[in-house]
Amino acid sequence: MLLEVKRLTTLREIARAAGVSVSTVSRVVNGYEHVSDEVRLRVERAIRELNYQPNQLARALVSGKNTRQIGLLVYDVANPYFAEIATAVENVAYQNGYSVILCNSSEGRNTAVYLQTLIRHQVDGVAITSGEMDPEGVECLERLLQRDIPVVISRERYWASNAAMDHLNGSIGVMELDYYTGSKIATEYLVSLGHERIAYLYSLSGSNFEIDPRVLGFKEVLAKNGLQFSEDLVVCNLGFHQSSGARGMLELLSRTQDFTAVIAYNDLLAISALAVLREEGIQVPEQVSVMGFDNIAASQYTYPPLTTVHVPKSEQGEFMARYLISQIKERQPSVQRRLPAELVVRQSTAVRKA
Amino acid sequence: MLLEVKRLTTLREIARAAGVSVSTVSRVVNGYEHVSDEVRLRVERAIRELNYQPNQLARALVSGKNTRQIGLLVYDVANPYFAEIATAVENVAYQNGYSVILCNSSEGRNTAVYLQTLIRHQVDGVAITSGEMDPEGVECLERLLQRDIPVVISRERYWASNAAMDHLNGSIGVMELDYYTGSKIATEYLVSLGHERIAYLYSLSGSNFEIDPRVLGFKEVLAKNGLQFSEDLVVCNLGFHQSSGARGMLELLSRTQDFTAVIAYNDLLAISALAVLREEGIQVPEQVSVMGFDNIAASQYTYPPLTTVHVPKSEQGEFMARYLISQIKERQPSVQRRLPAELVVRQSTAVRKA
DNA sequence: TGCCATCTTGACAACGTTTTCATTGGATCG
DNA sequence: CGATCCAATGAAAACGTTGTCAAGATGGCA
Repeated sequence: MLLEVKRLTTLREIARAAGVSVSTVSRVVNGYEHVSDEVRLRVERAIRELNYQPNQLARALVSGKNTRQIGLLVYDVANPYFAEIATAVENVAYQNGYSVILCNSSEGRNTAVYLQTLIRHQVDGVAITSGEMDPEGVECLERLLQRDIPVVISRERYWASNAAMDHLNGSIGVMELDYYTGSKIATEYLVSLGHERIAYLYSLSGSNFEIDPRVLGFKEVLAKNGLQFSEDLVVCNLGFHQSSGARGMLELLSRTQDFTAVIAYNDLLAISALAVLREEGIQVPEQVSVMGFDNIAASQYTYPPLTTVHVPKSEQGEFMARYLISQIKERQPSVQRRLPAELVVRQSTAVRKA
Repeated sequence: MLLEVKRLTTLREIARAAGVSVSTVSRVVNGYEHVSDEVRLRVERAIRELNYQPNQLARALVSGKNTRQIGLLVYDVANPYFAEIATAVENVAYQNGYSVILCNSSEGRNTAVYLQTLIRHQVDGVAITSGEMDPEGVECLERLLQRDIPVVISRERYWASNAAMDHLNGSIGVMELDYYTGSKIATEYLVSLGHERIAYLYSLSGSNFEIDPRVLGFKEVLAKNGLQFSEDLVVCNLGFHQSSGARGMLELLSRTQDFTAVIAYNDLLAISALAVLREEGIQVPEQVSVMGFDNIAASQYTYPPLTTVHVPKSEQGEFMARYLISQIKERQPSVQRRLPAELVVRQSTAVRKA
């Protein structure tokens, strides 16, 4: 029964074909020395003729690592932001002979479950971009680190919940995104255009709104400029779908029209918010300015082209993949890298009309 | 040296902790019968306490399959079309306890190389959406099938190059997309609106343009309506990036303004083409109608909302994943499924003005 | 009481590698 | 010419499972 499955050519078969021992074939495959040219050639021919490919599983089993797979945890690849990161990670991984296991943590799934799976698959490294991490998830990270499997995470600077992983700071790679500063710059820009009543379309829950660094940056700038923060201009709990922005905008408009600018949690939301404003006959940017976050590819083709805060996505993915691969090769002190967020002014924002 | 890596808890350790043999633990783990309640409890406790997780690699090594991984070959996850498919595949896979290895075949990479990697990783199944398949790739597919690893592929109906894999038709799952009919419907719609000079922004090469089913459908409808196909309204070789549509539109406009409608290879191109038209002060749909393909999420939020041909993406991904998983469970006759393409009329198309 | 059937358990080979150790044979050197 | 060394090779253990087989224990039945 065990033999019913057709299997790949094995070292043993090559050995038999070439009339040598398994060890010798292994030596040839791995390019070790101490093999005579004559034998090497014979073995190489057999390998070619029988189309031998080393069994990665067996290799990894004996070495306890080297599956040549890395896990990538994103919130949702259908979201262009994560898609771009995923592309970059896959790209670097591929170039270094690694495969990427894709994990979509949205759909209300437990990060821990995914990490468990990755541990079971004995991945050589794990990259995480999905932000929030439940306590069980953190436990899994600890287990990974105990087993000396490198972990890299990208997160927002100043998030209070980062504290849950503070004790890991020295052991994991960190890619820190400065949404806080980005948000301040963006808000300052809007304020400089004369906007005073700025609405916020927010993806997460209200309780997150209270502690979100980008919101803190927003409020801070308002305060500094003597502007009042208005609770009623905030729509929370919208989620991350493209439609979330439209829903949020409708909700906002149903409450009030007393605002001259809107900040969306990200470009995806901003884009659909733009559509709603248009349908409602509200001119952007003449009547309302719209600001996004992330600067996804699509946002330069919206109407009007979207003003937004650029967040480096490819760089993020590349950094994470490179970090993992270098750590896999040789464990080094962990690295913390911070990427800035920059304002990209396009045409969805303008001076407030009197 | 072999023991330097920290390893996961093993069956043996559980066995020792529970004072039973490895076989018994294995029986408990796999829920087999013939284990006394007392022993079962003892073992289960040890498993919990030592946080045992079965080593997938070892399992797969002995069974020659059951890595519980499937490979997904897409052209580019950063493209929303593929991202949506990938999400659906990952979703179904996850629900069935499978992990997804993501392979991005764009960037001029050889499909065969990816397939080789997947073979080496001994995936339990392979889903392919990246269309074109080089001869070496086909060879890899054959090798997969020989080893009884299910393969499912999604492709366009009537593509001539499908012939290269005709001999596999009975052995692989096929998800066939009817761009041909979709294109006919779309073109008929434009013609019915009075359009006679219809431009085409085409991603692939000119030689592909000659044999592409959707182009054939386009030409067929033109001919049927006594309209002439104009070579000079076709821009080829644009690629699949979001910017491709803008580039194509600029190229087209630099040649002529004598057209009243544009069909783009897909929505991504259509969206950036819209932006260029806007910049050039050309009204859509009053002066020029724009038609896309695929109906990605973004296209309902463009300005104006994009008329397009809906292609089922989630269904595609779900079908592929489900097919693979059912075939992994028990090999059955392969399935061919055809999904229709449907016209979605929004506001980027209108009756041609006199 | 004795025998057979059934339930419970353990020993062991196998999966395809890598790696350590042992063996061979020829070359080198005094 | 004998001792020594090293290159070339092979044998075998180990990685963590699964599955087969055999053995021991238990209970039912005649």
